[in-house]
Amino acid sequence: MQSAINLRIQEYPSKWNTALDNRCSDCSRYNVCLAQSLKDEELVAFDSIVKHSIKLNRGEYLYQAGKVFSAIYVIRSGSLKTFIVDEEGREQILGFSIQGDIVALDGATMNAYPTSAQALETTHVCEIPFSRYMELAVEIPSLYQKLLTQMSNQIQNEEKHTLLLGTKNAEQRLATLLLNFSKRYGARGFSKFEFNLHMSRRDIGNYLSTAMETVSRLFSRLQTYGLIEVHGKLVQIKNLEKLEKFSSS
Amino acid sequence: MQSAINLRIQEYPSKWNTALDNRCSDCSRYNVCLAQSLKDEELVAFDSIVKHSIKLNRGEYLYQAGKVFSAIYVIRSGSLKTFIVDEEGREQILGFSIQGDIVALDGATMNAYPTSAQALETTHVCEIPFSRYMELAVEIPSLYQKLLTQMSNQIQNEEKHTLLLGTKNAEQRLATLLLNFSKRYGARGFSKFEFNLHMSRRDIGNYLSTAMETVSRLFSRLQTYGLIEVHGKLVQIKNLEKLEKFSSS
DNA sequence: TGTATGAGTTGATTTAAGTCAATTCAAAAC
DNA sequence: GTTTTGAATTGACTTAAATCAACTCATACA
Repeated sequence: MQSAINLRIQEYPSKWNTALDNRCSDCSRYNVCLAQSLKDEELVAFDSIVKHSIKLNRGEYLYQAGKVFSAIYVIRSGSLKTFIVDEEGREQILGFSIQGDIVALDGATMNAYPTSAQALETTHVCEIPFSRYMELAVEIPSLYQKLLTQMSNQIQNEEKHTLLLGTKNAEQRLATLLLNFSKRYGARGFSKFEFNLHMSRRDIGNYLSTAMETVSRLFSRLQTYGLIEVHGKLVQIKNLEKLEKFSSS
Repeated sequence: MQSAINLRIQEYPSKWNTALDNRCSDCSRYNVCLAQSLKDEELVAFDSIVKHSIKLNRGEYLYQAGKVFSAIYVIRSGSLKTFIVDEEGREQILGFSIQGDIVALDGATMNAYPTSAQALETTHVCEIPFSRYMELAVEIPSLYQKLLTQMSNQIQNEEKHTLLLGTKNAEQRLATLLLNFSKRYGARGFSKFEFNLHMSRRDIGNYLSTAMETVSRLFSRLQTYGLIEVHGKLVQIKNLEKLEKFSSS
């Protein structure tokens, strides 16, 4: 099994990143991607439109607000922040995306990207050209379904974030963010109890609508409560249950 | 033309509401609906799956969080608030929907409605059963396109709201809300300068993440600035340009 | 290897908006 | 037409979190 994968990588070398699988059928994130549960021949067709393993360094943009919309992206590894900028140039972070997340769905009105996405660390993504996806969807209607489901999920996530901002105080907001990452990393086979937050304290604050200083203070406070331990970007959750209770008032 | 419409209403009487057109082809909101720009025969098929003119009285629910998702809705007249409820039962209003708006798109993951919608006044809607819509979309792929566009727009609207909450103070948030209604009413052929806000001050506050009392104070303040005039639910915009400048700091 | 620069922390102070409370207003309900 | 009830307004006071400021810590780069 392992050798078969390696063989395939040999067969299809990539100028982008040879360290990662370069076919959907071999991809370890397959089960969370838009390629999920396609029949063999459908997967081949899907695979053929996807540009695998685009690599971004920290700070590089995946797409930028105002540029012509052309593709959506699946994150294979690493992380991104997505954000919108207002008339005065103020940035509002909308989300942090990790492995398995799909981004740029808000651009699917087919005009320009309304938001931007920037890598928080070295990040690998697959690019799915949107018009080709839609052409393929005419043949494989389940692709429409998957896309609708993804978009609906995206709406639900934004709604939950609005709920968070609207009903919880700064302490609970930070706790909820930590639990959210814990859950998402857990669901992807990583530890629920220990992970790195690659974004800055300023970014966390921006996302949670609190000042950077407040975020810093709250990390300390949650630590003194014995709920977490923080060492720079590394967060350890010491008491998941208590943190959960704490997060919901 | 007018008489033809009347004739059709005679031919197809509705137990829901005979005062409104009961066919998409006759509907005055046709240009903003999902039925928009369908070919004649497609429109007939679309029309046949739609339940026209469901009437809601003030306070009645169109759909409720937790109930099985079955349909999306187009608002023909009146207005709704959509909201989500947290673990503690606190309500967070996500949006106010008026004529031409499509609601319940966040339910399209095909499970349960994640949010609820409640009428703010006597409101008429068209119900589009989702599974039938998806069946029809296999025949008419442009229906998928329209739905994707609507969902993408919805995501963009939520993003703008997050931007609003994250970057603006209470004064600017209220001003932005008023401008948003002005714009939407204007786009629908109503006055940009005078309209009723059918929701309570508490609802406005909830939506803008400010206390009801603050909303009340801010209405007074905007009035003393000469930007608006308020008489209960009626709002008149006295200086649109200044209000716009004001709203973006 | 030292130094510079930005990220993060912690403390002191301010402030925007929340809460509490007292009235006023409006529209249902009788 | 009067009464009742909740919605809205306005004022007084409080507070959570912002801002301002000083300092420490990392890491990047010369």
